[in-house]
Formats: sequence, structure tokens, C-alpha cells
Amino acid sequence: MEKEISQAVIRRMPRYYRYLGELLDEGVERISSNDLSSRMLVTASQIRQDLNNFGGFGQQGYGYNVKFLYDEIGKILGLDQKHKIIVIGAGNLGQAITNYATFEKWGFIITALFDINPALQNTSVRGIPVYMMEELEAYCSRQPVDIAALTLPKEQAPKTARRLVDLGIHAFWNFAHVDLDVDDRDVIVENVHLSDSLMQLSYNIVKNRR
Amino acid sequence: MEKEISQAVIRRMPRYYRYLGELLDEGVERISSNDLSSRMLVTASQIRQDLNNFGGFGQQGYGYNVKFLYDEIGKILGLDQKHKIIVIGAGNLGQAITNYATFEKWGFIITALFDINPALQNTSVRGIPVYMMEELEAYCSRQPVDIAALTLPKEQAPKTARRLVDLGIHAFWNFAHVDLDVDDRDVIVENVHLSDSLMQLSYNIVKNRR
DNA sequence: TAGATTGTTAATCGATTAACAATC
DNA sequence: TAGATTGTTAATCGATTAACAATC
Repeated sequence: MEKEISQAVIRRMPRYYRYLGELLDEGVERISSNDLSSRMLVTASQIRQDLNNFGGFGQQGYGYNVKFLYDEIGKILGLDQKHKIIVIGAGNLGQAITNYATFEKWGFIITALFDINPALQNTSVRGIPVYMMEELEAYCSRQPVDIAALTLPKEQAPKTARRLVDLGIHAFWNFAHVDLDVDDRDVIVENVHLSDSLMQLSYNIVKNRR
Repeated sequence: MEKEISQAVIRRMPRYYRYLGELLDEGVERISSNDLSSRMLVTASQIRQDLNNFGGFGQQGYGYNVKFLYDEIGKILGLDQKHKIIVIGAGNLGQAITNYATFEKWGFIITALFDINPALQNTSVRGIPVYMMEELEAYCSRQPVDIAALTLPKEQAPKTARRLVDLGIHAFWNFAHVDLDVDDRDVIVENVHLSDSLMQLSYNIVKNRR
């Protein structure tokens, strides 16, 4: 690990990737930071700075080759690798995520769901089996798991996360309404707090009424 | 509208609200910025600065009254008001959001879903009716709508958003894999890009392997 | 009153933007 | 070669942290 790249930059990378994907679909072959900047409504300076954290992907006088840059950012984001995901909590959200087949396109493969609800025993979602939580240890000892998506009530989240860390899982995509605090430095947590997002929206709505 | 408060601050407000809710549940009556800072793993300075954007909620020598601060932040976030939400796209994600009854606790009430799939005609989710997209205009003319949650494919998102803006809807909770760009300054968009979030997680996973 | 802790100003730090020399 | 556009350094801006006087 060389110089650490700021999370502000990382957060923008998927957005670049998305816009480059659109350009690719449109058949655009090359683009300058300037043209990209007016599409994305950011400064050209920021685009060049951001990219140069990872290397020089452009060419003076030419700009950036869309396909090349797209692939390079994909690699930076780890999309050239497969990521096996298990979903903990097979409720509505867990099922919704599982049904989002689009993720597979980027290399994210959901391999199993787990739940405590006996009614879900022997069921499946888009062909992906739902197991009982008791089977977690056995499953993880047989199958590699890269990411656990937590879509369970906040009360269960912390202790379940710890249980998963003990099983060797080091990455969490957390939808539970709580900040996971596994005090283990090589555990990575990405929080998706939907209610936080909704509250932010709500703030911006009522703000204009004041 | 006085001095604009930075989005960096706004983004943190729901988190404060969440922690204060937890303290409330634990029966804690008052808390100092210092104690809160060690719980939330932010600086006490930041907490005081953030809160003072909205007014002085504390008392020297005492700290903050948890219940009072909780309620005040709730008001700042607009949670003292009701927000009627329609969900556009009654697929997995739309249904998952609709089933998240928790949002109602904060004043967010889902009143209807809309979809183009005729198979969903006359169905309902948690008692909330699913209508056909053709009925959108009629519905919006009869019922007040504060927020449209967009859980539809990215191809349809922009033109559907424009249609909703024309119907007087000014706030969007966008789950489509695209940046909405309704060039109308009083339209508020809150994006939830789940794949961006997953890619950020992925970046942090592969980063450690390099 | 003395101690604690806020509200707020000032200092620092980091991120964004501007500028331009390097180079295709 | 001339024009275009990057990569990168320097300047600016904004956000975070530190410090402390005000005050409960």
C-alpha cells in the first residue's frame, strides 16, 4: 500500500465508470476531460486529478480512450474479479438485492441467502438457495465467501457480523440501521443507510419551506 | 433561506439522530459533546460545530439534553411532518421499500405504487395499492404526493421523472442507475446508487491485496 | 463559587480549482 | 510543426480541528 487515496476520490470512481459505460454504449471512442466534465457537471481539473491518483490514462493532445479508461477503472474497482456474496436476512430487502441480477455483470455473484424464518427453509430466490442461520458455519467452511450483505434487523446485526468475522468474512455490505463496529482493522464495512438517505431528502424538502 | 449549510453537515445529521435515538432507548438523559464524540468516533469539535449551524441546543457546564436534541434534529430533518411517497416501479426493490414499514415511524408514508406490468393490476403490497402507469395523472390530481421513489430501469427514469415533475412532484428518491438531471432548480434529487456503493466496497477489498 | 462544557473564533488541514509546462 | 490536451504544481477554497472565553 503506497500513498492512501482519499475516500472522496474513491466515491467518485464508480460514477466515472458509469459515465464511461454510457459513452461506450453511445459508441464514443475518445473523450477529453473537458467534454467529460460538462457531461458530469464536475470540473475537468477534478477529473484529471482523480484519475492521476491511479496513473496516467490519457494522452496529451488526444484525451482519453473511452474503452481503455473504462476497463482501467473497472480494474481499480476490482470488477475484473469475482466477488461471492451471501445475503444474511432473506426478507424483502435481501430478496430484492438477490433479484438484482445486474450486479452479476460487474462480477458480484450471490451464492446463498440465510434467514432464521423456518418458513423459508428449502425455498430459493432466483434459483439461489435460502438456508437457515444454523447452517452458516457449515456453508462457510465449504464455500468461499467474499462479502456478506446484511439485511437483517439492527438488533441482530452486530453479533451476526462478529459471527461472520469469526468465519473469515472480512467485507460487509451493511443495510442494517446501525453502524457496524467490528474492531478489526482489516474488516471493511460499506454502510447503506436508506433511512439516512431519506432523511437527507426530507431535510432538503423542508429547507425550502423555511 | 439564510446562509447555506453544507451538504457535508446535512449528511451527518441523520447519524446524530440515530445515535441520540439509541441513547434515548438506553434511558440516557444528557450527554456532552465529548461523550457523544467517543461513541460516534468523531471529534467533539465537529459535533458542536455541526449543531451550531442550526442553533445552540446545549448548555454550558451541562451538555445536551438527549430528548430535546433528538426532537430538534428531528425537526431540522423534517421528521415532524408527514411525507407522502409514491413508488414508481413495483418490482423487487419497490416492494422491498414499501414493506419497510419502519419509514412510517419517521413520517414517511407510502400511499401507492405504480408499474407498467399488467400482471400487477389490482394487487397490493402491505395493503398499499399498485396502479398502472396510465393512472398516474389521475392519481396525482386527486392525491397529494411529496416524494416519488424511482425504482425502475434506468432507461425509463429520466422521462418518467420529467412526467412527474410536470405533475407537480418536486422531490425524488432515485434508485435508478443514472443521475437524474431535471434542469429545474427546485427539484430535489436524492440518489441511492446501490451498485456504486458495492463498487466502493469492492475497491476497498481489492486494495488490500495490492 | 468552582468545575464543566458549550458556543465561537482562530489555526490547520485537506480537497478542489486554476494554471501552465510537458508532450502527443 | 501547430494545436490540443494531459499530467502536475501552485493557489484557493472549504471543512475540520484546536483553543479558549463565555456562561451555566
